[in-house]
Amino acid sequence: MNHQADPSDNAAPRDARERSAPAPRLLDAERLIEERLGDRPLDFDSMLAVSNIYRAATAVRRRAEQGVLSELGLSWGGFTTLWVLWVWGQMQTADLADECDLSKGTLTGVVKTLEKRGFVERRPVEADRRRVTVALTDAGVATIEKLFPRFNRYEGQMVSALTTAEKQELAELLRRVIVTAAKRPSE
Amino acid sequence: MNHQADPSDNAAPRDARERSAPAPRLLDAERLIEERLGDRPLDFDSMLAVSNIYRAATAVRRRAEQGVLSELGLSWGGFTTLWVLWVWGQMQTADLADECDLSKGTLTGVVKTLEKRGFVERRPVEADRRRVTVALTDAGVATIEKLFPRFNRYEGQMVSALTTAEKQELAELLRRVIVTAAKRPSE
DNA sequence: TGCGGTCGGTTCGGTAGCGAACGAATCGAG
DNA sequence: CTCGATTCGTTCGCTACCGAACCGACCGCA
Repeated sequence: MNHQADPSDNAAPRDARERSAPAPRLLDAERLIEERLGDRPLDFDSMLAVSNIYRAATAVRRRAEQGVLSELGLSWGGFTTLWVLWVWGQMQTADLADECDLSKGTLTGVVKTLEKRGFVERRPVEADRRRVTVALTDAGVATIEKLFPRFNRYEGQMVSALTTAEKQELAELLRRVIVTAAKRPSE
Repeated sequence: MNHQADPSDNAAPRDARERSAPAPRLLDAERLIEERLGDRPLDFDSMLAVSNIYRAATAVRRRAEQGVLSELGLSWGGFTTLWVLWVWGQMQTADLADECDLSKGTLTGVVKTLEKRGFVERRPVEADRRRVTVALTDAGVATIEKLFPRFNRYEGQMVSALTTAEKQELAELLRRVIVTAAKRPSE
């Protein structure tokens, strides 16, 4: 036998799904998962924490790209890149990729489109001709200086359901997750 | 004048960047941002919370795709889709997309590759020939039943730096962010 | 001075992801 | 019935993103 519900006995959970608020729904899910796995011990706390991290990130990113960023045609990655260059000054590709949390290959593409839009420029390094530094153009500086305060306001809206202490708590908890997840897979 | 550092006065922050741990680095960034924006009020708490959400999500996703999921050639979205189908039973495309937090168009592609791997199948709905339901195959059921406990263990590792209470706190704070961010842009 | 190893950036092949446009199927007002 | 409006899934064009392969440039050792 397998565990797939046929159309008829599928009706029950589907109705529950469509009606109820997030919290109850997840309790339903927990019950259903336990049914399917039987006795094996599961870690629902970790599951919820991880899946909410991912859900929150995509929600936050979507809102940014459809709101503040859309007018300038910037992606999340593009904005991050501008922001990093603005804060830290010109950087060479590898460091920039690292700082933006992107692979080198991806960064090449992002920089290419930012170049097309006139926000950044590539500068050859005379001392080492393998290297290239990326820097904001004047237009890029003007753009990020105009954009960042708006973006920051938007960030405020995204976490407006939290008190200041809660924002700090959230950031700290996530920081610990980041450290764990970014560690070498040395286990 | 613009704010770009030239290569020489760029040396100082760059060195700081390369040396120090995450927390101090961000304090440096705060100082630099304030320099660039002058008197305008900024919301660093929100900024840190939001950017950590995003960083944590990509870190967590990368680890999953390079670890547990890589052996089966599943992406995060592919795994999520299998999981949802397993828990809730067969669903039609739109509901599945909604549940997986993907656009309809994206889901079509994900289902297509899952179909190629033999994990799911499309079933026409006789009552309404526009519709299609997606369901796990037997191979798909076997796969997710094998995979999910491993995935859940991996989730546990990702948040192993947190106590149970902290995991719950994290999930709850994120839940509130999700609700805010997912709301209609009605403002 | 030359040559193998390494290093930095780009390219490439692939999937993921989005919104918009599309086309077939259904529904509904008359 | 019929024809316009709606709904459902797919397709399309685009960017993002990754890892691996690649290539020119640099470096160290002889």
